This record gives sequence, structure tokens and C-alpha cells, in this order.
Amino acid sequence: MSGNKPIALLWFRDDLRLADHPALTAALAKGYAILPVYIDESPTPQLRPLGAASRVWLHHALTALDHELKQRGSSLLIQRGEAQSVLKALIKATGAQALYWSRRYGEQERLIDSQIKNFARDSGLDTESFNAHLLVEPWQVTTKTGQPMKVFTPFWKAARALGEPLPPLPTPKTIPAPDLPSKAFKPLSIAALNLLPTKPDWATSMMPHWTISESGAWTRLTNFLEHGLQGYAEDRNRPDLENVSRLSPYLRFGMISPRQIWHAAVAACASDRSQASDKDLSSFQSELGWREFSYHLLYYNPDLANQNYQSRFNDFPWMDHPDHLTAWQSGLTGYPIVDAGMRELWQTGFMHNRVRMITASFLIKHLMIDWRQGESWFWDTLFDADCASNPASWQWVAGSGADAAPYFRIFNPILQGERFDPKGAYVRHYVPEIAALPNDLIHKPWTASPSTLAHCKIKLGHDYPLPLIDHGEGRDRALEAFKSLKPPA
DNA sequence: TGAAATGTTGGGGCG
DNA sequence: ACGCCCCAACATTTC
Repeated sequence: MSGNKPIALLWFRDDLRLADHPALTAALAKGYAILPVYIDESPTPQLRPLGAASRVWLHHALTALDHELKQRGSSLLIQRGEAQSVLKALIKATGAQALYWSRRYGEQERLIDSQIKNFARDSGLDTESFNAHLLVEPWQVTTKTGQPMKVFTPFWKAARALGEPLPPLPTPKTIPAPDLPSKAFKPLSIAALNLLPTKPDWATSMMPHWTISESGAWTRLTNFLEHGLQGYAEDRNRPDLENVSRLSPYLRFGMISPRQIWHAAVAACASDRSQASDKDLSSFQSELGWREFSYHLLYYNPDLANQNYQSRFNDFPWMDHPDHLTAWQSGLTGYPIVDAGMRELWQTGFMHNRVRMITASFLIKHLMIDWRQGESWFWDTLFDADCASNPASWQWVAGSGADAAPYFRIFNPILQGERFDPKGAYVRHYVPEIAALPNDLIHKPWTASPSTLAHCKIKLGHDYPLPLIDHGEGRDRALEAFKSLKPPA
């Protein structure tokens, strides 16, 4: 306990780590005792509710953060309610003199934060916000005329021209806790937030794939840099290999920072033992760049998850076909690479990026279902469901986004499968009912001869569905519909 | 961070 | 030997 120290509330949000935490570091440097608090803001109606997968991740991330805090003489206070009233009550109850947090970039979140900053400053509190989430703030990059950037490549070039990201801050060794009367406030347990599913408990089977803690993020990062970075430029597209970092859920919840990743990757590439090329490094860095670009887009287009970035898509004739949507969600479209991806998502809370593009393209172009339906499903089921990356990427595939894929770029799910899962290992893992098919048929089982199917003991339409829609027909239909759009402004 | 249709080229088979 | 055709292989254009 630190009885004489003034108290700083450290409001944790999407920054559930202790290393490279500018707000925490600054509060400690000023000599505050720290009261770390997490507020479940679900009673705030204007905020988008977390998806089911995100809630599960959050449960474990809060548990891990609390554990790390306890090892340093502190602990996480859990509260629920509207952030402003919760914080007001806490300040009154504790006599806190400071309020620190890391910035967030959603419109409603920024509105809430700025109101809180105003009241806190009016109340004489030392109130500061910090960048813990991004390499560059969205407003740091503009065109020559001061406009938001609309194209990735110049955005990323301008962002990089701002200089190397700041070096990460160390983890504090100790975090002094305030000396407070035990009845100063009413803490909630993490369990009381009811973040975990009960019936059915679909989350348990996902857990073996993840270690949800700050050290778990670092284990994954170092493992990736050791084994996955070499060849990343090419092999990041291969869902059958292990060349992607899978850090996105940790980034989403701030269990690791992009600065930490950046500098660790640069250092790994420079080490004597590394076989990774400059191209591997820069292509990994540019994936971080797409995340930055997404936040830039979100910042200047707050309703990115609902409104077409290009309004010419507003009258697009999307199809309302619940059965098709359900088949897509369930991994029962009849296209193995699509179904494998949707099942990877359902089983692990994650999907390989190449396969995200293929499955999204299939929903949007072949089934002609509104990209928002897909965005919602990913929001609900991805551990890394991100307020910026998720809608920005869906709009990119739909062609309605900034710097988007042109409408005529329609993925052929057969060719994509054959190109990026050439031996069918990924498909066989997630679509075991067709695993017996030979490599040259694994991505197009409906072309197998009756004798082959019999030999493999597969009854199409029974053990595994026939294609929901013929690729050629779907392609032609999509081209026709997309052609009716006005050309880009 | 596409795919398919169309165009071009050049080697080999053949009369 | 020569021209012709076929068709991969590659390049270009179109959607």
C-alpha cells in the first residue's frame, strides 16, 4: 500500500497489457498510486455490443491482466455501467486526482471519452490520454491538401515517412496500489460480467488454440519471427502452412502493441540467424499498415460498419436469402475452401487471411448477400473482431470501400483452393468428410466420377453438399449486377 | 491481395 | 525442304 501517494485511475479498455503502456508508465513516473479499472460499458446503448467470441477473449484477457497486476502489488477493479457515471463515482469514493487512459478511435467511444475528459478536467483532475494502439494517429497522415487518405499505398508511404515507431516501453516492475478503505466501492468479479457462453459452451473447444495472456502473445510473436517470417511474402497466403502471425486477437485487445511487433520483427530480421528477406519483413510490416489504414478510414468514416464508403453502392440489389447465409455460416456451401474457412472460424475463433478474402468474396459475389451480413457474422465469431479492420476489409472485398478491389475481381473458389492449398491439407483438416478424395478433386468434389465417389465412400448431397451455386453462373450474375453500378466517381 | 477470354508466338507433326 | 495446321505457352485485354 502507498498511503500518502495521490491516486491515478488507470482506465483500461483495448490496452490490456502492462508492457509498452504509455498511460501506465506516465502515471507511475508522476508518482501516483495506480487504481486500474476496467468498465463493462455494455449498458451504454450507443456502443456496438461485443461479439460473442470477443466476449470470451475479453474474459480471459481480463483474467490474465488481473493476474499480472497482482504479481506487481496491484489488481484490476471491475465495474459495469456508463463510463462517465462509474468514473465519477470512483473519483468521489477514492479521492483520485488523476485519470489516464489509452485512446480509442470509434466515434461514440471518442465522444464518451471527450465528455469524460471535460468533466474530469473541470473537476481539477490530471487527465491525459495516450496512443497505445497505433503506429500513427489517424490525423497524422493527410494528403497535401489536408484531406483523409483514400488509397493504401500513399497512406502507408506517408505514414512511414513520419519516422520509425517509438521504441516500446518496459513493463513496470511494481505498480503501487492505493490505500483505500475496503468499502470505498463495490468491485465486480470478472465472472460476474457473464462473458462466457453457457449452453451450449461452444468456446471450450476453441481454447486449446490460444494462450490468452500478454506472455501468450509474446510466445506467438517470437515463434512467428523464428519460423514464419522467412518466406512470409509468399507463404502468408497459404492456409496449409504456418506463416501467419495470428497476433490479431492480441492486437485487438491491446495485449501486444504494434510498436512492439514492429521492433521485434526488425530486430529478428537483422539477427544473424534470420533467413527472412527484406521483402518478408516489409510485407509483414505492410500488414500492420493495413491495420493502420483501417483506423484512418474509421476515424474519418465513423459509420464504416454500416454505410458504404462509396455511396454508389447504396442501391445495389443485394439478395435476401437466409438459407444461403446459413449455409455459408455453417460451412456448407459445397465449395471446400470456403467451407474449410468458415469451419476454421467456428472451431478456432480465427480464419486465415487469404481464406477470409475467399469466403467474403463468395458471400458477396456468388451469393450476392450484403457485405454487412458477413461483417456481422465475423464480428460475432472472430476473436480478433476489430472495429476498424473488420468493416474496412469487408468493404474492400465488396468493392464499396476505399482503394477497394474492383467489382470484376471475383475469386474462383476452385482456383484459389488449388493455388493456395495445393495439397488440400487445409481442406482435409476442416472438411474431413471429403478427405479421401485425391488432390486433383479435393477442391471440386462434384466433378469426381461416380466410381471415385463410391470408392471414397462419399455421397454428395448427403455427406457433403453439392455447390450452392455454379461458379460460372454466380460469376456471370455478379458481373451483371455490379456492372449496373455507376462507375466510380 | 483475379479470372476468363482473346491474341500472339513458336515448335513439332505431317503431307 | 517447305508450308500448313495444331496447340501449348505466354501475353494482353476485358469483365
